Amino acid sequence: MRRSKEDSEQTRAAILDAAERMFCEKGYAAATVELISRAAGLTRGAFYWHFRDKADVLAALHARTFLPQEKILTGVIASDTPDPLDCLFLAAAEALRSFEVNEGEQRIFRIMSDLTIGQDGREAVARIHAEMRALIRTVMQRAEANGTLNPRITVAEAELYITVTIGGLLAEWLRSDKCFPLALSGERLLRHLMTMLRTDQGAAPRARQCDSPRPPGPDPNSVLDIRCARAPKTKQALPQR
Amino acid sequence: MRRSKEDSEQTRAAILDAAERMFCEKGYAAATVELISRAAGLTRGAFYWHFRDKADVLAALHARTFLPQEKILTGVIASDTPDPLDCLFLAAAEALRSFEVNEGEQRIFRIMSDLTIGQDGREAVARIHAEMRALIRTVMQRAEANGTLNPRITVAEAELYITVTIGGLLAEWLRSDKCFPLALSGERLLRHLMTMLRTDQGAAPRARQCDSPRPPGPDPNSVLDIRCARAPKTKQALPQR
DNA sequence: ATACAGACAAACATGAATGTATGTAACGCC
DNA sequence: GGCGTTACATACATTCATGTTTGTCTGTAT
Repeated sequence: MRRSKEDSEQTRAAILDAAERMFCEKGYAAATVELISRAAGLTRGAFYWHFRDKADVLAALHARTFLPQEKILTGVIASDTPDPLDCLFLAAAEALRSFEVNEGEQRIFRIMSDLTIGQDGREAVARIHAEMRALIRTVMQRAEANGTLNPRITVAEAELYITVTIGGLLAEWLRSDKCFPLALSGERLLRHLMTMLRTDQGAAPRARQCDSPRPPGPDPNSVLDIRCARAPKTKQALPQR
Repeated sequence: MRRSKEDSEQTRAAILDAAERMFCEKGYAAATVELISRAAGLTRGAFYWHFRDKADVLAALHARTFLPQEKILTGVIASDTPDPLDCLFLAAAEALRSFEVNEGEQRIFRIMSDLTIGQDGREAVARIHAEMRALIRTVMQRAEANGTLNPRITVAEAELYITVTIGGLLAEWLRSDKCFPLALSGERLLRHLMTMLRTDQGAAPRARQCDSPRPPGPDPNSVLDIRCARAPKTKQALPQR
């Protein structure tokens, strides 16, 4: 039995971990509070001490995973690079690498595509997704203003293509039970995509200077380490009694 | 009250329709038998007359939707065309058009990504998906043997790229609440993909005959101006029963 | 040492979903 | 025009998850 303050935080984290696993395995609706608690080596008493109900853990899970990533991604876009498309490519490749090794991210991705997570949960997911699309769109707008974007491709189109490709990669990788190297294959596909977004492929084969002009400045990868992005506890549902 | 034989089939179909809608809205686990029955304008008695339990309707739903589609797709591949990639492109474009107008397919797609559908349901989905990938792979092997596939791209890679792109398109279209023209945008993206699969884009700009062997009909791009592509949300008005 | 609050476990009450059993009206058949 | 069967509706029993309450042990402050 754990009774000290820090042990309590440990218990809370254990419940979050267990909930993440159970939500991912059984789905949100089918993951019982009893199941989660037992998976954490506890009883429902502990669960209801730390969380108000199942929706509360989901929100906590969401915050624990996405809040740090959001900050990092918005940091990526802040960098004012001369080659926005290449910057986006590097960020996406790094995101794939991170996803490939981080089982927590994988579980959250699965959980958040669950239909049973309820209205507020869905809204939270939609918000995150809209932010990511807005970020990509901003990059594309810069590329357009920059002249690096293929003039025959709309900003909206380019934004869509990137979104579709990355989302499709993650989903297919998980569904296929990780039967291909996500980062490697994804990087190749994305590189092709980026090339297409740059050059005019339709009729006029203009001067190609596609993915060579990377500035020899500080490696953008150094900023992009999303590995092990775990925030300390945030919210606490005060027990009533 | 319906008592004749054909009326019985009609109620069975009504239950299937209702289940499809409820599974899609609430998710599999949260869609109660009571809810489904009431949505069909019936009671649970009718439900348990026609189906053993909830898993049974899911299986029936699965069969009703995928069995016909499988036949069509395998028919597509049966045709021995000199240009497999173009054949695949046409089939994919047709699939996108069908998906865009067929709400049943859309619902099934959502339902089958639900985590709570249970082990056998997931296996069924995996089977379908594996078959589709095998089909695409066959086409790619033909293209490779044919010489139309870019020699710098593996068959497995090409198969993956197509799968990822189509899956990503469908998922993103549904998630974004259909805020872009699926068939049009998808067709453009797929066309780019196919071009990439044909020509050697990496370094050696060999003789490009990429997307030229297209019959001199109307320019496909003329139809495809999606600049500022935002479609009005087509909300459905589902008739009761 | 004692008292109090924090951190849980265990028991309880409630509601909801499930499956089954029973009732019943219409259909098809001779 | 009785009769068995079909196609449901209704009623019931049971299981099961949830949320709450109560009990209990343990750190910690005084």
